Amino acid sequence: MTPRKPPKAEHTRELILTTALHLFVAHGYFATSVHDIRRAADLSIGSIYHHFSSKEAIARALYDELMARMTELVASASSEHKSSRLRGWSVAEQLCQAAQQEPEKVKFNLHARHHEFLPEAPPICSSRPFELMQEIVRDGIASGEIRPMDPIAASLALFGGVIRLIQMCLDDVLQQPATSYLEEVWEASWRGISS
Amino acid sequence: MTPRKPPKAEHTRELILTTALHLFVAHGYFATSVHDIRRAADLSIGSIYHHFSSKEAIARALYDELMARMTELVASASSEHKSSRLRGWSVAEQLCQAAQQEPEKVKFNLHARHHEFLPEAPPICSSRPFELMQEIVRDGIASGEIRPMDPIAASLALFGGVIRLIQMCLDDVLQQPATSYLEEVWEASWRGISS
DNA sequence: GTCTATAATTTGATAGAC
DNA sequence: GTCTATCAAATTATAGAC
Repeated sequence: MTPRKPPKAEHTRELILTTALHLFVAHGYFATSVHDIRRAADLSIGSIYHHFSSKEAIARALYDELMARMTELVASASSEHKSSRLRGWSVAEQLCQAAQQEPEKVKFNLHARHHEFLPEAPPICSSRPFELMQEIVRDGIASGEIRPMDPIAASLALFGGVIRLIQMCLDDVLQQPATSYLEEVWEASWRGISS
Repeated sequence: MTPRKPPKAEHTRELILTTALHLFVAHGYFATSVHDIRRAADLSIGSIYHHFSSKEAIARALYDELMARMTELVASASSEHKSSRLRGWSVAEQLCQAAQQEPEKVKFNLHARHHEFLPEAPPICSSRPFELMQEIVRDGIASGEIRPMDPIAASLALFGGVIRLIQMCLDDVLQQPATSYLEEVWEASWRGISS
């Protein structure tokens, strides 16, 4: 029976998160003060602290939301197919598209050194999305689709290039959009570990 | 005719750099205050500001020194051989060893978001070491050792897994030391792009 | 829920004795 | 070259009116 929050409040909350994400990604968490967020969002300090108990709480809300989003993206891409090859490709494709369409959100997930400002955050490599990638590779080895080898080594060889591609895309050091390199990187990576 | 600096002063300078590196890597640049460095190095504020004009200058000295070191490492490894395969392997091996033997120095190079505190620093992907890796791949394509493909895609596929391996090693999320995965990752990556 | 005013710390950096 | 004492500015966060 909890009534919906009034739209205004929800809007303010979203505005704070969007603005903070923008500034955190552009200048980093520590170089962004609460007053910077206040100014950019055209709000008051009081309003911000009404919605979030601290600057760290803003970062934590972003972290939780964006990590959940990325986890779901990877999980749903992976579950669309049965073979490891197609599952892996689907994950690579979705991540690459996300990096192009919502670069700031992916940047916050992939680039930020979360543990520097969120002590409880695990290193990104041990987060769910990366566990899922390892699972795909493990299944592929078990089914014989991927040659017998250390699953960690196989996972690095298969997804390492794609992740580097996304990182470079997010750093704006590529001439072409990331998707235009993706197929070639993926094919080479897959060739390297397939039976 | 410039006389050598007295050893005491040189020692203090090194002490500041070593301590700062340790703290920067452990807690990040912004979470480390000059007073933290002072305390950990058992020096005075005055002594630190005698050797460096600002906190940023300490970070810049570290950046310049460590990036030069990494550049030399990659360049010398690359120049030891003629074939792209051996040059690439040598680079991968040296980087991996460095990550295990001097993790803090490599962490500062690879993990830190330099442009957040050193405005003039270029993104890591466009630094010399990464340019050299691309050069190795380009030469390999030209000589026919590597199949004809986009050199950027080839470079990502070849070194992406190794770099991810080093990143994971630095995050302490591997059971085994990095070198024990290296050969398998490298062989798979090379197989993917070799003619 | 949103605002302004302000408190309490911490920060990077300087001055000047020794 | 190293030290202590200190400053000015910025930061996170709170109080209390509306």
